[in-house]
This record gives sequence, structure tokens and C-alpha cells, in this order.
Amino acid sequence: MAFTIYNTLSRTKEKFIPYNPPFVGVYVCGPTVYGDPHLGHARSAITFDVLFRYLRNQGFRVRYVRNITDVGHLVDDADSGEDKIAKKARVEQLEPMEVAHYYTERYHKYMERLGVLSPSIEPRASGHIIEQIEMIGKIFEAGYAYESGGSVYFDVEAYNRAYNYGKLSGRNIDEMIANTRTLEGQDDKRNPFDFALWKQASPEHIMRWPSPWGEGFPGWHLECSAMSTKYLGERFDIHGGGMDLMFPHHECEIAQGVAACGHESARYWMHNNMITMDGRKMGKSLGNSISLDEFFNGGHPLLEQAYSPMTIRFFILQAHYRSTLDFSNAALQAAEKGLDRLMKAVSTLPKIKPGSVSTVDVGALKRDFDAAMDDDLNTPVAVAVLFEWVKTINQLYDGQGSITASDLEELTGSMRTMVFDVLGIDDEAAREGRDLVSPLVEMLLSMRMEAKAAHDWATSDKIRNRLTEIGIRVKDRKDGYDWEVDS
RNA sequence: GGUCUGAUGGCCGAGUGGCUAGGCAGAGGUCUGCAAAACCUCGUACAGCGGUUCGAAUCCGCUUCAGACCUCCA
Repeated sequence: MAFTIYNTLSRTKEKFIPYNPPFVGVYVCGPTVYGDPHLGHARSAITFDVLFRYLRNQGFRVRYVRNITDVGHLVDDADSGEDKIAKKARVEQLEPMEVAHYYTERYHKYMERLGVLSPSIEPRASGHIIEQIEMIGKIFEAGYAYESGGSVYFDVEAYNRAYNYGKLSGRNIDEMIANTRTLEGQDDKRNPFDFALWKQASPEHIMRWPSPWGEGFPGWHLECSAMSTKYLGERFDIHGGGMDLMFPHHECEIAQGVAACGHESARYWMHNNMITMDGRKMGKSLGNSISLDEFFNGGHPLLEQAYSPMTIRFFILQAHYRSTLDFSNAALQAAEKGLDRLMKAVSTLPKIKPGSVSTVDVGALKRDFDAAMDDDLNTPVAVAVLFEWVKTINQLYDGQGSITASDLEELTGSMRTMVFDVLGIDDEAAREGRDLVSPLVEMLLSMRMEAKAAHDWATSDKIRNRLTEIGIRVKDRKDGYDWEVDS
């Protein structure tokens, strides 16, 4: 069975055929670095991380480009608001690049803990102003851009006469004309749905670059087109991102690419669905998002406990990327326990004693797992396959059935590859954040209190002396105790 | 208002024209000094109403409800 991908362009699953095998080019819209990453960022990053990992596992040589948006993303109404980074910088009295740098670092840190691999290239919008200006030039030459008041806009109507604006998101321009709200401050545009390729910088605007049209900054949609073209060429295989980016962002990208190059650049468009909370999309602007930091340390009123990064990852993997996934403590706790069971089974493997015959078909594991992944990255089914083998592994350890040494070796290799390499679950990280020391010390000291109460000084002193030996200083108080770790 | 998704057992979530995932929780059992773990067994779910079919939860229509996008958002 071949790898199939649900292509948003055709709304069907299509067989994956790379332009230039074994090479595969993937571009995914990364974060706008003006705030801490939340669960939604994790879903997108993990979805495409698994795509990256699986393609590599299948023998493809993948160039995975995921950008950092550090300029051009406007905060408000279409093309009239303030730049998100610049606003944060102004409010916090920082250089915009300080804001971008700070949140880029945070993003990297959290993604690493989630087991998200670093992409092959992580370009920044601010580092590709020249490429963006060049691309605007091409769009001008093709006749689909116009200058107005020091800004440059994409002429959607003219483009739509030659091509089809709206093909990705399934809307047509006439309906858009009928339904578009009239917004303030858009007098420069010919049509409300035209979008900015270059924005003139107002005098107080702090992020600005020189251009043929005066000082300004690039439009948000343009950066992805410019950077994907630069690193993956005019034609590449897969473009991914969140469903909420489909319109207008990805629609505009297609239009820019076609206008500049004469053809579409990405062949397959993949969109991950949203994470919901009480049935509603979790989003920063909706005020109902929980940051990854809060998940990891439990510091949010809605969280009953802290959840390890791997629990979050596993939770996301247990739903298909195109389905909405509803957040709840119960669901997260179920994921935590399920992950624990999976991890235990993997560590049970070396304890199984091989026999002379195999009563299990170890080849089925890889076949079934790959079949699930080939089917548009169906990770929940892939995980279900793993759990069938969890049961088998436990049975073998229990003495039910037997397995030969070579089959056991193959099974161990397959399990480890699928769990660790393809799904990206990290055994170490799965245990992260568990403070076992404190409860252990408390336990020993409470036993010591009981010994003291029973005047069993030998036991009491033994506990204290042994703790002292390993570096834990016990300090008796009138009514109880304190303890600290020697520094 | 327009475009588009979805509605599955206590919860989360796959899937599919007949063989009815998986996880969590729950019940009974095996094992066990007790417990835990593990193993065995159990729940027969697909919003409602029509239609197509030998057969539908799966296809079609209608109804109800929910969500996403249409302004930034993973």
C-alpha cells in the first residue's frame, strides 16, 4: 500500500507521488513569535513532525522547512492593524527583535520537550526581505499588483480573471464581494479583499526596511511564498498548516505563487484541525488557550494536574489530525495512563525468554502499523496496533505463547522504531517532571516518627544516619521535622 | 447570510455497506499473605425521521444540534 495524503485542494485522499523521489520538500507555516506557544501550536508541530519522521522512515530524503514569522503579521483588521511583534515590543518597551528572539527561544524549548524534531531549515521572515521584494517585483510584472499610498497590494480581481482565487478554501469571489464587510482604514485598496504585499511604515512604526516603494515592511502572506520558493523551489510536494490558515493565508500564497511563477507551487495541501475546549476552538485571541508551560507545570485553574510533554504528545497522537480534538482533564489522564502502559510493555520486551518456536506473527506489526500511517497518517489506528502488541508482549512475558530469539529481536526493533522514531515518543521525557525524591523522604521520615514514638531509637537513628549519608539533612523540630538536600 | 465540517457505548476517540478498532473508567475471575501489575471474560454504541439494499451505524434525502472559516489565529 502506498502513502496517501488527504489533499485539501481535491478534498480527497490522494496517492503521494513526489516530484523528485527520493527527495521530498515540505513547507509548514510556523508560529508568529509574539506569545507563548499553546496546545494548538503543539498539535500543528506534532502533526507535521510525525509526517517528517514517517517520510524519513519510509526512505524519503525530506527537506522540511518551517518558518518563524517575526514581522508582518498584523494584529487587527485586514491589513490595517499593527504588527503583532511591534505591538508587543511597544507595550513592553523592547526592541521588536527582543520580543521575537525571546518567544522563538521559548517555542524551541517547548517543541524540544514535546519531542518535535528541529526542521531542516527554519527561516525567518525578517531575514528574507530581499526575496520578498523580488517576488513583489515578479507579481508586478505579471500585472497582479498595484501600488497605492506607498503600499503594494495584490489585485485579487485581476488575478481571478485569469485564474481561480478561492480554489483551496472553496469560495468564489462574487460571494466574497457580496459578503465582505466594509472596514475602516482601507482606502488604499481597490477591493476590500485585496491583500497587502508591502505595507508602508507609518512614522512611528519601528520595523521598517527600504524598498522601491519607500520604507515599509512585507505582508504576512508573502513571506511564506518567498521562503518556500527559495528553499524548496517553484514546485514542491507538501504544504502544511493549521486549518485556520486555509483562508486567507494559504489562498493568498497560492495566488502569489501563481502570479509570480505562472503555476502553483505546492502539490499537496495538508491542514490539521483545531483543538477545542468545551467544543470551542482554543485560541489566543479567544482567551481560552492554555499555554504549554501551564500544561507542563499544572499552573492553570482548569488543569487538575500537570501533564508531561509526552502525555500531551500521546494525547494528540490518539486523534486523527483532521479531526477536532476536545481538551479535558479526563482525556489527558486517560492518555497518561495509556502511555504508561505502552512504555511498560516496551521495557518488558528484554525480559521475555525466547523459545524454540513463535506463536506470533511479528511481521504483522510493521505491516499493520505502516498500513495505518499510509492511510493519511492515521496515528490513532497506528497506536491501536501498538496496543494490540502491548497485550501480546504481556502475554508472552506471562508465558502464554512463545517467540523465537530472532523474532523477539525483530519485535523489539520494530516496537522501538515505531514508538520512538516514528511517533516520536521519548521514554525519558515520558517520565519527566515526576518528583520521586520528596515523597520518598517524607515516607521515610514519617516511618522514623513512628519509630520515635515507639522509642525505637535504633531504627530512628538508622533512618536519619542513612539519609545523612546520601546527602539529606534531617532537622528535628519540637513537633515534627524538616529536611533539606545538602548543597 | 455564504462556504464547509461533524454528531459513535460512562469518557476520549478510530472505522466502515455484512466479519461490529484502541485507550481510560467499570463489573466478574485467575494469580497472590495483602495489594499492585499482568492475564481471562463482560458492555453490543453509532443524533432523529424517511428512502435505497438481501443487509446501513456506514449510501441518499430531510430534520435537529454543534463547530470551523468568511478580520488575526496552529
